[in-house]
Amino acid sequence: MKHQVNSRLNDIVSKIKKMGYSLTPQRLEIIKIVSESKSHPSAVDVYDKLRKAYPMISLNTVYKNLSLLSSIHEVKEIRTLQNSVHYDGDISLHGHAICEKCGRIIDVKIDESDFKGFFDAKIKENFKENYYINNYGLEFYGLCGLCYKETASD
Amino acid sequence: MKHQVNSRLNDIVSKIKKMGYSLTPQRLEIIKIVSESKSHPSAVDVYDKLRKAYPMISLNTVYKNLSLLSSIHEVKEIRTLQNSVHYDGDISLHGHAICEKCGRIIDVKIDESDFKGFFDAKIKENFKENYYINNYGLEFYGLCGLCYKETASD
DNA sequence: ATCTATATAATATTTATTATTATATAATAT
DNA sequence: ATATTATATAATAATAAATATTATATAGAT
Repeated sequence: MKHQVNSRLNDIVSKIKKMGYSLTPQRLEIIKIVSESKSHPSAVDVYDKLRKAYPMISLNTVYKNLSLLSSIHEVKEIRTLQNSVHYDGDISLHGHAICEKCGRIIDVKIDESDFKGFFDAKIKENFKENYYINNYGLEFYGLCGLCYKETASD
Repeated sequence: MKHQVNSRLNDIVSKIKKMGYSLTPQRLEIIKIVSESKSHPSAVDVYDKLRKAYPMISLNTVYKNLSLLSSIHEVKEIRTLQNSVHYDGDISLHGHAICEKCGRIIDVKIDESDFKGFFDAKIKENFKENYYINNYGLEFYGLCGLCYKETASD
């Protein structure tokens, strides 16, 4: 498990270097935080964690780096309600369940056969001309367990 | 075709009335605009169209009404890049292809069998406990035909 | 060691959205 | 019909996320 996380970190780091970006301590720390996090943090969440190691870090730096990681497709942006962006360091095939009340984001399992059977079919079906797909999103909006209970007992 | 659009409009209008909301001229015009539009307009886009008929309309009124329509699930919110919300008056089963460069949103066809075969399976598989799903989202991010060409010729 | 490019920090600005307040309209009761 | 109450809209102000700008610092190349 730990080994998985580390190889993921190494993947990103080597890609950063290969593409000619420099690996500053701040950048490395940001990469660590998002790649190891399971909680789909916002830029401010990342910023708050960073401040422990780098109290002088600028929020702008966080945004810049998260955008960079997003542009090289090593983190995925998730847009929930209340227009704020969350970042997912797990770029493997999966969807998200987003609670419309509390904003909680839960991973939804999708396996390779799903991709072959559904996503791939949709892409082939809908994009015959030169349309280049490099990412997908699958969301289920609703009420999470806790919020569902609350609503039910109103 | 025209008949389809009108029945859609009537559906929304009667739902508005049934739920006890009043049908003001401004509200009716907003409903018309979003239900007849195929271009996934933003709040400001709707506002600009509205001003032809209602020059004194307030942007806040547009936001309030679009939120209302969204809350009763008669329009769907689409979150693209560059953090702005777009509104889709077509609530039938379909996904979106979103161009990461120009922001263009194109409908992606999904049919009932897809829903039964994929969405339903994912819901059953992932949400065994009391998690209430009332909406879904399916997006393909990439480059549209035009932007793809531009990028290719760089 | 100097020069150049890139990254970060501090600050200011923009933009979308929401909140507040006042006015106007609509619905209901008198 | 008029008064009363609730809801909708308009005008304005405020918030908050993200971006732009500028200055400083760091890293890599010459």
